[in-house]
Amino acid sequence: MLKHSKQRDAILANLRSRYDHPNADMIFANIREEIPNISLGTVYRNLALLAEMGEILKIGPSEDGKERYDGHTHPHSHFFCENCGEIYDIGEIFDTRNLEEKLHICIHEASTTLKGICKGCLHSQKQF
Amino acid sequence: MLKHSKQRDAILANLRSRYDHPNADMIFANIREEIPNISLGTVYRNLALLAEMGEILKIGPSEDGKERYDGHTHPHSHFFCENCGEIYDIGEIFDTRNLEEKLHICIHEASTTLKGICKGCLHSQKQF
DNA sequence: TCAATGTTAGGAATCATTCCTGTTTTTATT
DNA sequence: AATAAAAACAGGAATGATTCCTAACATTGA
Repeated sequence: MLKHSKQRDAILANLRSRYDHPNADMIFANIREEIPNISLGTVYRNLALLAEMGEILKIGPSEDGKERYDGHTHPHSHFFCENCGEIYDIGEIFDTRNLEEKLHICIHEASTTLKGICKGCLHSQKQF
Repeated sequence: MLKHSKQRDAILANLRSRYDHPNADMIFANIREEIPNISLGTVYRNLALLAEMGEILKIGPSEDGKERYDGHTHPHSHFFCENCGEIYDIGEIFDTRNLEEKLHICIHEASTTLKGICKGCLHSQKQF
């Protein structure tokens, strides 16, 4: 069981309260407003610990090469729009249970990353 | 259209001929046996170009933090065994076309990474 | 064959992330 | 609330995969 600390609690609360998919820097910048002397290393360490505990998700690096995090751990996939850069949540798109039985494997973690053009961008005048 | 070079051709041929999921270093080490003076930078540059052209796939970093590549581009997903470290190919596990229509998006790239314990490891005596 | 353009080797630079060290905070126990 | 042990912290240095740079070399099309 993880101990509590002001810093760790703030990081988790921040991720839980938002619905985007920030990277370590973005979280660092936000937490700094409440805890001005928090260090970037602390943010990284706690993101790693929280992900390991299953409290949050690492959703893999975006185009910019930086790891992204998600405070909402129910099973879902992510869609990265290559035009506007937005990351969207989409529901479960396959049946994990079914797959485990069919392949005789045990799945601990499943992450699907889709890349393409989102609805909004498709409806703009631009061609893709 | 990409020009040909001994180095680029060797990298593509190497990836096409193998069925594992090597990282840049592993490819570098192999190609070096044929072309001893190839440089690591050349390997990286060509992997990036080949992936951009759709000739090969980047399948996302493994546990060791290194990007992996796949010379076989038909749509399929990957399963990483957390015990033995093996990466397995598994077929398509969801219907991309269906998803595009349902969500009104255009999908250029889809990659699913599953992590867990493979069949072989599950059948060993160890508990997971 | 030649010029234009693309590609290479080698090494330096980048930069997200991890590691290290001495200090501070939290927690569990009186 | 005092205390000791364990965990967490700040700050900065180190790491290391990947990218960038430049001068030399190779490929292509005419």
